[in-house]
Amino acid sequence: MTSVRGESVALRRPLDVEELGAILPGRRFLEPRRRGKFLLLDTDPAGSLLVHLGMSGNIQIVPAAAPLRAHTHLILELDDGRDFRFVDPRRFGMAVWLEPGDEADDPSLGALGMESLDPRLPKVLPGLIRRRRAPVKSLLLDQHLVAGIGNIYAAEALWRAGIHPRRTGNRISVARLTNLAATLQDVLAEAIAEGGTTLRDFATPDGNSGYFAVSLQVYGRQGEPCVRCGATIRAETIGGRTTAWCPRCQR
DNA sequence: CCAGTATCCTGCAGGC
DNA sequence: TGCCTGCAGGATACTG
Repeated sequence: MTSVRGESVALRRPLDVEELGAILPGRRFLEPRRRGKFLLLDTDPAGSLLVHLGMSGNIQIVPAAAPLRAHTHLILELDDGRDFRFVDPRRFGMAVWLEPGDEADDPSLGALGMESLDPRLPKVLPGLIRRRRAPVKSLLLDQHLVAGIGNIYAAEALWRAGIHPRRTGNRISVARLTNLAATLQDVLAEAIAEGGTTLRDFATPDGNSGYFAVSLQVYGRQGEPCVRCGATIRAETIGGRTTAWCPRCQR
């Protein structure tokens, strides 16, 4: 890429456009990697742009002449005439530079748990959850235990596994937790295949809503009938996050 | 160490 | 119609 523009702004971690402008020009982007909800954009010479999209963040690869969207914080001009643009209205995201070797002890990456799609998860999850006394819903969202699960998919997986979100980790059998892990991986795989979930108030760059609402069985369905048993879906705050569940078929 | 809460931010929905 | 309030999400600082 050739040059960097933008405005240093307070994101989850400070965006330093000046630093990126001194480092990135002349580098080539390689295959991107993912770790939990973090994106690692590796470059040559070695180093990585660590990106998190928060909840409203968005990466656009568009012709340089494309109209600028509001809250575009960072623009990287690519060699092919297109822009890489990082847009994040709510500023819960980040884009920071990592030197080679900084990855292991980076404050964001260093303590992340096992990948949510790791095939070993069903074996490992019971050991992680059963020693804890917090609600299982909160534990699923803890990125230090398992990396990559968000609020929507935690609710969906618990519904599908028939586990009450307030049930504490130490009161769930190994068998049920093994099943929860496998179920969670099914939910994630299906969501990825459908293009993910976009919140009501945000659309994908190509104009599609990307909204996965059709496939959501409990999230956002409070007051509506459970599609499995017909009981009315409830919602309450658990660990600071709105959580929907079926009071009849989740125990 | 662990559990629980507050905080950052903007856009939208709902109430009046 | 238009203002105002509350809520949503993820990571992390902070409190007990």
